[in-house]
This record gives sequence, structure tokens and C-alpha cells, in this order.
Amino acid sequence: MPQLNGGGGDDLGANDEMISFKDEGEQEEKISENVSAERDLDDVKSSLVNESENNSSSSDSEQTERRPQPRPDTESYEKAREYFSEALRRQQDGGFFKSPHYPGYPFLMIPDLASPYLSNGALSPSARTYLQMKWPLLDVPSSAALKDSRSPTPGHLSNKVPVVQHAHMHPLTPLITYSNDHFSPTTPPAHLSPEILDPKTGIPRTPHPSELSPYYPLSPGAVGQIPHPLGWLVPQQGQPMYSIPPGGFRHPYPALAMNASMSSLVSSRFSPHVVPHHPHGLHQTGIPHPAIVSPAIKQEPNGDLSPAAHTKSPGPAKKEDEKKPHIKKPLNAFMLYMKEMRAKVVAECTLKESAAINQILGRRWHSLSREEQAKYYELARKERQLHSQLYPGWSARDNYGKRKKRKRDNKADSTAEDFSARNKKPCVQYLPQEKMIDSPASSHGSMLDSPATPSAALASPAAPAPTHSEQAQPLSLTTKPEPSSSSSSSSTSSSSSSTPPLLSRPIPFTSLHPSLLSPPSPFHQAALHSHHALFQSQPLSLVTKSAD
DNA sequence: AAACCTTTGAAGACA
DNA sequence: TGTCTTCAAAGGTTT
Repeated sequence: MPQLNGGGGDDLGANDEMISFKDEGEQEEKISENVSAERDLDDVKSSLVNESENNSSSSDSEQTERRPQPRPDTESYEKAREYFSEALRRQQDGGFFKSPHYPGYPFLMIPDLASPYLSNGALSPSARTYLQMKWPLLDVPSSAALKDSRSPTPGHLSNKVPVVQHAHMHPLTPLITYSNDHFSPTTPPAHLSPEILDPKTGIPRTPHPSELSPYYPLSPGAVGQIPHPLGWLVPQQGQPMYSIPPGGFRHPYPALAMNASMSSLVSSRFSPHVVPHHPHGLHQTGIPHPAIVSPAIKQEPNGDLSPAAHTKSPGPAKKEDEKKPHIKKPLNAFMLYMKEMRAKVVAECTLKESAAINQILGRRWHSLSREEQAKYYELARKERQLHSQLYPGWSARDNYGKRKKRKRDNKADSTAEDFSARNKKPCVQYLPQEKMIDSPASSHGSMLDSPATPSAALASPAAPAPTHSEQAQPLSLTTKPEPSSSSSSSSTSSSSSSTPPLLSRPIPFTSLHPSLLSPPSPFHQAALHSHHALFQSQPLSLVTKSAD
């Protein structure tokens, strides 16, 4: 956890042009927040839940009538979005992560991988297990309090697969990614009309008996009847990671062949309300899915629902092609991890560039323990499973060419100098500290410290004390092996001393701010301080690509 | 505006 | 079978 830096702000700031924290004051403030926030984490979570429950206290029908069903194109939607954005920020201030990239998109309607609720409304053990995997930071309720809030009568909505989430919103993120917007605990948005402000979170809420229960105290019987105001915020079991355009789904839900197993896999807990009424936007079942994204949509994050949005393409064929639904690949374990952790990394430093963030995340990924990674592998496996069941005929091949093909010569033909020149700046700006962490190339390190390899602990938070040898280890900044020579050169350059470092000079392991590598610890801080002088004077001339 | 960058992993293509 | 390529997310940067 973050530690008060005890005057280390200067030290941290010394190299802030590389990986800089925000100004010291903000940094310290953030740390303070986190320190106290962690202490109150449970309170925060319970407050969020309680508040949501309070809002759910009314009967289902009442709720449905009184609270406009959120739609992407309605005012209520905007309000809800702001509301939960605020809630996320508050919770974030309560010790989670901050990110300016996730505005707290409220919609999160996820199909169940398997009907997770027992007849009595309680979460099934498997559902809980999965839920816990998806939400490691949350206490998964033993009772079914997570039913989709907007499913007044889940039963009648069978086979609907509501998956509505922010285009960049990961199902895991709602409670672990947060806007980085400055939040004033004392000034909740006016539209929130808070009845009661939670003293700790400042989140508006109304008193409710269930407050006595920490997290999801809804009685089983109430589950499924009471819309959960945080329904889109609450993880749904089996929720896929597929994003949708902010404007909602506009494309058919192509391959939702609901077989028997599918019917059981995709439960009925979904509401059509969030589905924009678009004549061409939905499958006949009315089921949208975030995995379905058309190129046109991706290019128009504002979500223009007008047909004109699809008429940009010049030729009819191309146009038609663009209209074709694009079922995205299921996210792999690392992608899931990235989505979850990106906001945290972004919050911990001023890094914004995804390329740099991803490098950090790659490091962290390898620093994860086997068990930690296993969670994501399992999650990814389930995602693939769900994906394959949602789209039986889908193949990754279908998406070939969906992206503008990367210039072939980018990898094959580009010279090392090209890469060096191209990547030098980003590395100098953001990566040097990170790059020094452990083995040189992250991708190389991945080979050495494969997810299943305990040696990953080399850079693990559990082993925060970088040895001197580690610090002195020459670190190649090769981020990706060259197609041809990579396999050999990279693997050797990473760990063996036989390969000359691509980095112009060795950089101490601890040059990277610990928070960027792994969860900050006192030891990290101490190490950082002790080695500050080293990286402070590092002339960072980094070669990010192998010269060969 | 679109591609690039960067990461890991899954899957497909190809030799 | 092994290797290579593409794509998945993301958003600042570059072209």
C-alpha cells in the first residue's frame, strides 16, 4: 500500500520527467487518502452497497416507474452515469485506484455464464467463485444481491443477453477503476439529490435497515425483485469483457444460437431498457452484445446512432462491410489484467501513454504470483467459453483484417534504428524507470518468468528487496523481439550476461518507482530513496528494440 | 483521421 | 509441429 513518503517527494520528483508523479502535494494527498481509505475500505464498499440497496428498497414495480430506466440517450442515463462516476470517484478516494480514463460508466449488464442464483435467490457457489475471481477486491455476497437492477422480472426476460458497458469499461473496472477527476467529498453533484451523505464516502444515500449488513445484505427473497441501483456497477457473473460503443449497440446480435446449454449459461437477468431502440441495431432477439462492434462505431465514440453514421464509407461494399458486426475476440488473461490494473497504474503516476502503461503492466503481470495470474487465466478461460457459446461459429479469423493492417514492414523491414528512433522518446519519457525493474525485455522476461514460473517473483512485490545484482543487471529495453532474431537474442539478452545490454547503461532495478512495478510498500519506498541518486542522474538513452 | 506504440495470450495461417 | 501473424484494450503520440 502507498506509504507516506516522509519527504521523499523531492526524490520522487527528481526524475519526474520520466515517470513523474503529479505534484508532490497531490501525491501526498493521494497517499494520505489511500492510507486512510484503505482503513475505511470496507466502509466505503458497504456504503456503496447500502446506498444502492436503499435505492432499491422500493418495490420493483415502483422502482421501475419511479426511476427512469437508464438509456444511453436519456437524461436519466446521464444522471446515472454521473452519479456512478461520482460514486466511483468516491470509492476511489477510499483507497482504490484512480483513472481519468473511466468516467464511471454505469451500464454493466452482463449475462450470466450460468444462472448463478439458486432457487432461493442466493448465489450459487460456482457463481460466487467466479464472481470472486472477477472481483477480487469485493466481498462476494453469499446471497443473491447482485441481480440485475433493471430486470424487474427476470423470468420474462429469458435468453436476453444484456451486456452493456462502456466501450472502455471493463466489467472488473467499476469498482477498481476510477476517474481521476478531482473529487470534492463535500460537493456532490447537484443532480444526485442526496438524501444522506455517507460520512465517509460522501455518497448520497438514504437510511435503510439493510445498512446494518456490510455488503449485499438483501434477503434472498428480495433478490431479483429489487432493482439494484448499482446493477450496472455490480458485477454479474459470467459477464463478458466485450465492450460496446458508448452509444449502445447498433448492430445485430449475430450468432446467438441459444441451445440448451446456452440457455442455462446466459441467464435471464437483463433488461432491454438500456438497449437503444434502433431499428438496425439489434438482433431480432433484441440482444446486444459488447463484443459486437462495428468499425464505424469504433470510429465514432460519441455514439451517433443516426444512420448517417454508417454512410461514411465510400463504396457500398465497404459500407456493407463496415456494417457487418464485429465480434471481438475474447480477452485473454493479460488483457483482463490490464483492464483491471490500468487505471491503477495511471493513477499512480502521470503516465498516460498506453504503450508505457502496458509495459508497466507487463512487468506487473510477471510479478504476479501464480495464484494471482491463475485468477485471470481462469477468467479468460471462462470468457472464451462464454464467447464460444455466444458465437458458436465465430472464429478469430473473422477479425483478421478488421484492424488496419499494420504496415508489414513495421516489424519485418524496419531497421533497428527505426525502432530506436521511434521508441526512444516514449522510453525516455516514461519507461526508463520501469525498464530497469528486472529482466530487460518484458517480453523476454515473459519467457523467463512465465506466468507459471515461480521465478516471476524476481520482480514480485513479495520480493521487494532488489538485490544489488538485480540493480546492476544490464537491462535491455527491447520491448519486443524482432521477428527473426527475437527468439534467440531476446531470450539471451534478458537474463544471461552473454548478450550485451541494449540499454546504453545499466539502470538500477529500483529506479522505477515501486508503485509502477508492484503495489507500493515501505520497502519500495525505502529502496527508492536509497537509490534515488542513481536514477536521478541517469542519462537515459534507451534502445527499445534490439539492434539485431 | 488513422496508424502507431506496447504489453501478453489465444488462435489461425503457413511451412 | 513449430513459427509467425493477427487481434484483443487503451490512449497518447506520430504520421
